[in-house]
Amino acid sequence: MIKTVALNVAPVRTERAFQVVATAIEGKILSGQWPVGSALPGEIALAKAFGVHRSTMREAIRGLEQEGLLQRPPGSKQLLVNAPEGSHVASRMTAAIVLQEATFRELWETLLFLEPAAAEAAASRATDSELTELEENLEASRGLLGDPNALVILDMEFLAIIARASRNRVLQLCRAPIGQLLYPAFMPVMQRPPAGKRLLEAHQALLKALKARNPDEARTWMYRHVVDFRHGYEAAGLDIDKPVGWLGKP
Amino acid sequence: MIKTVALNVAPVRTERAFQVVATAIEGKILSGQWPVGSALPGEIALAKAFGVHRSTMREAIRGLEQEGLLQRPPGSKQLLVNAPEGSHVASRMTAAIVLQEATFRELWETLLFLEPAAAEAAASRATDSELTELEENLEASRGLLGDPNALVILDMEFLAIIARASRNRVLQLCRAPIGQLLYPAFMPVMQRPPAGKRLLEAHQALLKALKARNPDEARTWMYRHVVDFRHGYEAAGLDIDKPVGWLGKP
DNA sequence: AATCAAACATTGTCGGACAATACGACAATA
DNA sequence: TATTGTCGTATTGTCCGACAATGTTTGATT
Repeated sequence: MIKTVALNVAPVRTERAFQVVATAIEGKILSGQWPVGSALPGEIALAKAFGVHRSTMREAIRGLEQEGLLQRPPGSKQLLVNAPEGSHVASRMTAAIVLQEATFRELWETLLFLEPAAAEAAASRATDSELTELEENLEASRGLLGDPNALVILDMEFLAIIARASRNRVLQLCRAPIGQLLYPAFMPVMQRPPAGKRLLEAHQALLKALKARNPDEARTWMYRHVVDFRHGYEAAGLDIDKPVGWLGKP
Repeated sequence: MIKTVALNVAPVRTERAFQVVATAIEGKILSGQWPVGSALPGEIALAKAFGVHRSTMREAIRGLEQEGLLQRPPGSKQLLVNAPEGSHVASRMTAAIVLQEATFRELWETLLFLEPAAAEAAASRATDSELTELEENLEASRGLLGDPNALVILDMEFLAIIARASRNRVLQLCRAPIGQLLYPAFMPVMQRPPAGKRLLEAHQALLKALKARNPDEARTWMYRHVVDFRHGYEAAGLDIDKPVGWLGKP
């Protein structure tokens, strides 16, 4: 009896032209051959160079634009090579978190380690101008103790400044989308009077630790602050194991 | 003297048709009106529904496809609503990290907090099958102590399993791209004989802690493991403050 | 009923067209 | 000289239509 071969073949995957073009451009950018900030020729020239139709080239460009690798300055036609920043990563991560129906607990747990890390690093690296920013933020919070929504916004800002002061862009990249999703959920928590006061205390202590360049204390206070979030959340009768929803324009 | 007015105006922003369509679809998906897994009508039908030309619709679709919100099963034409996963987020984050010229230190610092967090969570949540996977991985590492490249791959896998066992999808989302960028850089480190042995010890201890359901010990060992990475890196004479490069297909 | 082939539908790509608009140059004016 | 007005050009956004390649469905056949 003749045996048929065991065909160890992967399904053929013909790549689409627009995809080939897109990955080619992506490679040029990531490898540094097309440096960030430089401009690309017009669509017709690009299409001709890659040997495809302009429509096809446009489809490729759309993908890269969405990716954040290409960008047109507002009100301009010029296509520039761009280094994607937090907001780009955040939008995609937000989608992933929402659609995977991640819970508040998952967000919170992650933040529980990221934020203290940021605070610790910020303690030794924050610039004077950043400390001033924090000071101003704290001042604003004091004045708006009665306005829960404003407090949450200010808190998000406060933590974002600390993250920036950590001089760690990766850390920022990670925590930005999480914070953006998580913190708005604390609006209802802030309605309860003691919450605002505790928030203010934490900010105060944090700033003091940062000014004193004390990493340990900064980390500890940040940890407490994040833990407090959860306590407040539960005290407000909210379920931390419910999936986080989408707060877009309805 | 006549004062010129302070022009508090935002630059006009006329939204492109394809963008309007894209955000509309994104909203439908994120709000759950178009549930994950459902299929979209054909391009012509979509275009007609939105009142645009098919080319325009295709540009919108490209963006969403890149975003990971839409996807065609390989070898199919059908467009399905998709929940973007780690790989989608990772690709964008990778681009951001590389182009912002983040340093190894930034990657490492972030991981220094994320991995222990994952280990701690995994200690109480890992399933038996995951522990078995780790066991198998450890076994494989033992057998390949002489092959540095294989060891690094196995280590990435080991840590990925632990992250999965943390049952925290946000944590996974964050650490995946970082690990993917960072760990390959340790190939040269593994060339030095003691590195493999230390790696093995750490894995062994980690697995033991996970099996014992001891979160503290798991976290501690993971912390040590990550710290070790850096020591090895420096011992190999590599500069931790150099920006991370891109290791794509050249 | 299962198999295979033809008809159909959809996608990927292309060629071209046209209005809207950003850009650059040049003249007019203060 | 510096600003403003004007205009022609280049490029983009969108549209129309077409066609080959390829999934998908249907219908005939065994």
